[in-house]
Amino acid sequence: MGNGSPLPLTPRKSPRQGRSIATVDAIFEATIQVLASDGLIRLNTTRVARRAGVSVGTLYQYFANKQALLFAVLERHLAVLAGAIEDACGDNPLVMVETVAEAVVMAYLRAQMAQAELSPTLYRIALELDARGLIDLTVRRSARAIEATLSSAIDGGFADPGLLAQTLAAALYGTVPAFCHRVLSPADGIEAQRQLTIMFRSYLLAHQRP
Amino acid sequence: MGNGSPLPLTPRKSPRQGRSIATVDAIFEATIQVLASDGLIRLNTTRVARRAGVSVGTLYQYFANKQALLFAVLERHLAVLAGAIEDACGDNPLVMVETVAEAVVMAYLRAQMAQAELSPTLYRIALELDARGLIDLTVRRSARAIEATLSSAIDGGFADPGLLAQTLAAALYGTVPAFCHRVLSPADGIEAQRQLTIMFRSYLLAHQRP
Amino acid sequence: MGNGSPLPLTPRKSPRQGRSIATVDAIFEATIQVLASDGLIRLNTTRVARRAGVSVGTLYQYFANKQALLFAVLERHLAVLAGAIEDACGDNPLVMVETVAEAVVMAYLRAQMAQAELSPTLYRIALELDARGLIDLTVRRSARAIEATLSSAIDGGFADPGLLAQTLAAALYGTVPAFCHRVLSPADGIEAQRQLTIMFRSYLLAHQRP
Amino acid sequence: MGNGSPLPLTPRKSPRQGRSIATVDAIFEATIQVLASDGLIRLNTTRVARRAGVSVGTLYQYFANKQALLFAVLERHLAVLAGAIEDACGDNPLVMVETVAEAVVMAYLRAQMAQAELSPTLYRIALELDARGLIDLTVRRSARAIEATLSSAIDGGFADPGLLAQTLAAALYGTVPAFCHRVLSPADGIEAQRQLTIMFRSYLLAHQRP
DNA sequence: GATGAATGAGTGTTCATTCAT
DNA sequence: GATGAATGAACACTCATTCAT
Repeated sequence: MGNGSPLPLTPRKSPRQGRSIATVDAIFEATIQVLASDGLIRLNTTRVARRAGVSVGTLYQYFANKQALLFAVLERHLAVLAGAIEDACGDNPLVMVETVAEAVVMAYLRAQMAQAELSPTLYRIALELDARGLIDLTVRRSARAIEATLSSAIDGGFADPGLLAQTLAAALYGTVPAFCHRVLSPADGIEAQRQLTIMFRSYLLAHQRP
Repeated sequence: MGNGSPLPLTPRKSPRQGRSIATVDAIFEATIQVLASDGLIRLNTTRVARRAGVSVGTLYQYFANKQALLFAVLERHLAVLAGAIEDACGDNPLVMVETVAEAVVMAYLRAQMAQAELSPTLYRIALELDARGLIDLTVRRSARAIEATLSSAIDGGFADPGLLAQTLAAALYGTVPAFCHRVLSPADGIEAQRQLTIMFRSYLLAHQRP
Repeated sequence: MGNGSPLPLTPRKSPRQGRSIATVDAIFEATIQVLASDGLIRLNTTRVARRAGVSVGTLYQYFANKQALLFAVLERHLAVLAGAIEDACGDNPLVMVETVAEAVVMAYLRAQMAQAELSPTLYRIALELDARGLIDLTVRRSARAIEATLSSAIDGGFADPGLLAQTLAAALYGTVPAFCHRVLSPADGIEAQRQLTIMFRSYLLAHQRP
Repeated sequence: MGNGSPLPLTPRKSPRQGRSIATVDAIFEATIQVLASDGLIRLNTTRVARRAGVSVGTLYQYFANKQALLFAVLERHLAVLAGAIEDACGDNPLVMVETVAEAVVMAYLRAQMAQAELSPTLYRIALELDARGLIDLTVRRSARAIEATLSSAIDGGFADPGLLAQTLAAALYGTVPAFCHRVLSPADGIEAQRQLTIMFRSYLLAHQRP
């Protein structure tokens, strides 16, 4: 791989033309498929290109290197998660604090489960690429959404909603994947969701009381 | 790397003689140093051996694989964490539930911080090696210790202390590393510890009330 | 080497384009040269590639393994031998039994001598790769050709031409290389050929008489 | 391996003392066992030493090289073969030419079959070590024995018994192993023996007639 | 004499990346 | 723009051999 040097994080060309967009999408899709079926270790640019039905050369026309490709995939995944949380928060303005926790946990879990196969691999990519910056950005983005909801909660009155939101977001992005690894049966998944909801709700209430 | 096949998880020979023990220790230490200074990607057996002041051959005399070596390092790290939690729990029998959360979080965080540099890398190793089994074992081991403490708590009376312990352990092993990534200043670390403690304590109390 | 697993016996891609064909040929030629000049033990993929004027990577683009490469060379050699025998048999339908032996021996010997330098090494490859199957196939192929000629011989009348053909083919592929080792001067070669011819002819006549 | 340099062909010390002899024998036996069970490729000095119940160091006390060890094993095997032929020839002075062929073929085949498992491997060793000299010596030794018998045959009268003996010996050492590879059922073995005997006998008679 | 820990050169193989066509 | 053949640095791992104990 050879990381360490400055990363070009975005596709080389903004693909405006239809053919380009289709190609880029095919490459994205192929990457995810290879990741799911062969694993990160066996993912290599040739394989991705073949699965995408293009040549390696073409792949390199759109992504400066393997890193950039993986980074882009991670970016997409995190955007989906953050979007899910924002949707959950946006849908419920003026809610009771009681329900915030549940809504957020559910939204995140649902989004994760949708790509359950991929999620651990993506976390590995995040570490491999040292993509803390990207993750931090996403966590902060989610934290902002949560903070807004907390602030507008009917029975809010938190001293420092920002801190709470940060804590929750970090716990979410950190804990849930850990739970995902472990979850096998749907029953376990439901129980996990219940416990996480309880934990988050009681955390919020603890801060609310004073 | 070449994964997929059964892993020999233990050193090839039980190093009884003094020279052997010293060699194995040197290799362990070198692995951690290389991990910290060069990162997992740039870690290769030659480099580890050189840093340990031995030859590659010697390294392979004690570890069947690169995988086995990394696995062993991970094993050690997790053992330290689990030990820290057990100590914290064992030290405080008959405590108030209030203090359990704090003790556990503090113990874990302190142990993690001691190898802060290493921790993210070790989690990556865990994924790379698909060492879920090992992690699960460790989480369960910690859960058992926590459960014991919860059960013997003066003001306990939990319906299902096992479930609580499991949740806490999973959240601990999942969340704290996520926090570690983010923590830079000691001040942040202290704040993180405070919030986690609050979260865990309120989670326990929530279950206790009914 | 690392044998034991299923062998991919054919080049990875069917080299249709001119450049590819040239490359594959160069690799073949280089393998033979290295085999002749350095011996099997010192043959390694790097050396072959260098001698072929290509990079190792290119070599591995056309041959999955070192094994596959050697196997292909052996395949070629055996095909030449079998072809020589078939030609000799096909050229002489309706011959006297007397001349069959001579024709076959001469054809085989000439083909062997053409690659005299290589022949012992190739037999070693055969053992190294456990290519008995391939050799058996070749021997059988030659036996079929000999049998056909024996059956169509004017003064034939053999009870079991198949058995005779098998014996001759086996003796040929087994004995001649043994002779080749020993042969140094052309004079010796001629004498060897004479004696082998006599042996084969008298063997055939012995079966014919009854 | 690194061949090409002058070979020390004999054990370093002439093992006179009982313990030494036992050790050398154990190493010999171990070598053959490893050869049979693991194959030449996986034979390495450590494994041999372990199987022999001694340390590598000890092995190297008696054999200068891996080569020397293998060479010694080959030497033993060939000595057994040559001995068998000499016995067969010596047992039958003043025989009919008719029976010489049969006796020789039978003797050789019997000796080969006794170590059938090993024989192909040994031929590979011969090539690996470039032990033509040793084989030539053995073939000549057998040729001498055969020549003596031919000369003393009642109905002999060969023009050049030496040439005949050479041819037979070469055919024997060359062909029989080739047959051995192919032979599976005892029935096949018997048929092979019959055909070889016929071939050799008719060859001798062909030379006798004029 | 015996031991076995240590050595390190050597080899097969992979794969990100380039560039002539 | 697209192709895919070619590159070659990099790495995991083996094993004959030595030598301090």
